[in-house]
Amino acid sequence: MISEKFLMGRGRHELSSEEKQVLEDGIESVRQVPARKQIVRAGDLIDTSTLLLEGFVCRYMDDREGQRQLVAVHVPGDFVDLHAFPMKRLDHDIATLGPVKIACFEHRTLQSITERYPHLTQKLWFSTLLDAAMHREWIFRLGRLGAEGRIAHLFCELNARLEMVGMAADGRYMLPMTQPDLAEASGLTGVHVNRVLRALREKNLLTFKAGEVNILDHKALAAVAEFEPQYLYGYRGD
Amino acid sequence: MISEKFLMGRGRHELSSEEKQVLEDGIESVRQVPARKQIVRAGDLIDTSTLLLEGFVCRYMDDREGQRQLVAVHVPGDFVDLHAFPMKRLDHDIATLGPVKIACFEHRTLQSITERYPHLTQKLWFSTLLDAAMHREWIFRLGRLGAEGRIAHLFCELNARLEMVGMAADGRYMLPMTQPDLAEASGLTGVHVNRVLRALREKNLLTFKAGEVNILDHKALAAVAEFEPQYLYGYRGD
DNA sequence: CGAAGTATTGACCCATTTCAAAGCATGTGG
DNA sequence: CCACATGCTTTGAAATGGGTCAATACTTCG
Repeated sequence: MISEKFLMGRGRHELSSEEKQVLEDGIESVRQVPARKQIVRAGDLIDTSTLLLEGFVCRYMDDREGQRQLVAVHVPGDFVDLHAFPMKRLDHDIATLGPVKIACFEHRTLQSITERYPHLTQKLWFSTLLDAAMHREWIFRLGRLGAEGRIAHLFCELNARLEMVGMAADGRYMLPMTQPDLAEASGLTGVHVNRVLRALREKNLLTFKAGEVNILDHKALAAVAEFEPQYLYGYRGD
Repeated sequence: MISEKFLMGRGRHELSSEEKQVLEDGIESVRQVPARKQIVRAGDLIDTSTLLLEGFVCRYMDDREGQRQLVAVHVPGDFVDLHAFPMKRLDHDIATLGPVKIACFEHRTLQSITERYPHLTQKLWFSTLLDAAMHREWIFRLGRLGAEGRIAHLFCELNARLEMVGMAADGRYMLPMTQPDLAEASGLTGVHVNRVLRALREKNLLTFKAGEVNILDHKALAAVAEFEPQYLYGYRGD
């Protein structure tokens, strides 16, 4: 089954096997996309939403000088732009980080699902609300934390989410992001991210090398990050 | 009709008169709440969602030292915590800014609405997605703009949203927020907000005095803010 | 091997914070 | 109606976190 991870990182609401089947049948196509490719452009009319099967994608907005601000990072199981279904066009771009495999759903398929399965609809709605909750946490992260906290928080969040889909264990996971990427996700410069990573390394909290994250002291890292995972609804880690 | 502003700031989807009636009938009670009162506490189980009829409320999260970060400001017509319906508990607090009038909807009422009116459900879903779009814009605001841009952006956004519900005209509107409140919404200190407001005043872009905002040069202000209102879906101002 | 992206480091600069103090409203209880 | 408390606004001076600029290494890959 293609959809083993469907919404798996999406907390409280497990899908019933009927619901999984409905979604599985709704897949219009499965595609591979190489790394660093734009998938959706802000403002375009869209009639398809994509579920991420393998790999990582990000959503971002550009400032006037073309500098990116990431607004979300997605992991396998996430319905990346389900919100395009009610919204029809997006206010941001979407691009792959590493190479990915995605499943495409046409909006008319989703339309008929929402008309026939209100219970599943509510789970889909919930999934988009979880994205909003993560957005809020990012607002907090950028508004109230210093550079170390911001980076630490990002790594804590990804650790939690990847654990939920079985892609992280013991604080170790692969993440195809560069230091400038981390900067774009954290409202910092690449140079400063480098210094922050060194500081975290020297405190024996975490290493990040060649796309591999290794959290050495989760408790201390979470303290620096003021990380409290309730906002992920359903994550059961410490 | 109590609900004249229902989702009015919520863009593209005008409600049909039948839908307005369904919502109107769903109101369980209407309450007045004084200024600076907490309405919802993070983590509590909720069985009611509130629609804002008059006044302003904010949503926020506390950091470890109890400092607030606002994650949203709501204006009349907004369904403040509709997301509590699918989510059941919230990851943030909600409080009034000035005195407000709110309408309460029990979740079992909303449940039956979603089962009977898929089309209306989609509009409600859309409304929560608009909040997410505003969250994303705030992430951008905090991550990529300096202090002047952040404050300018906030005033531009509120101007646009209040215009949509007929509460702003010619760049003038009332806003029951203090300078420390603006700081909490912008990831700044109160002291610095004061200096930024002076700078904006001295550039003849905007005045803010005694809760009254007066945008003097909207175009220049929007430039400072890098404000592009597409993310509000349906705002037709410049 | 060379090219291009990525990581690292140093020195200097500036935006914003922090700390401190004073001035203004506003409201409350005596 | 005054006295005092409380919270908001304003300003100054000093400290600092993070940015900018610039140069050098390290990878990876064609």
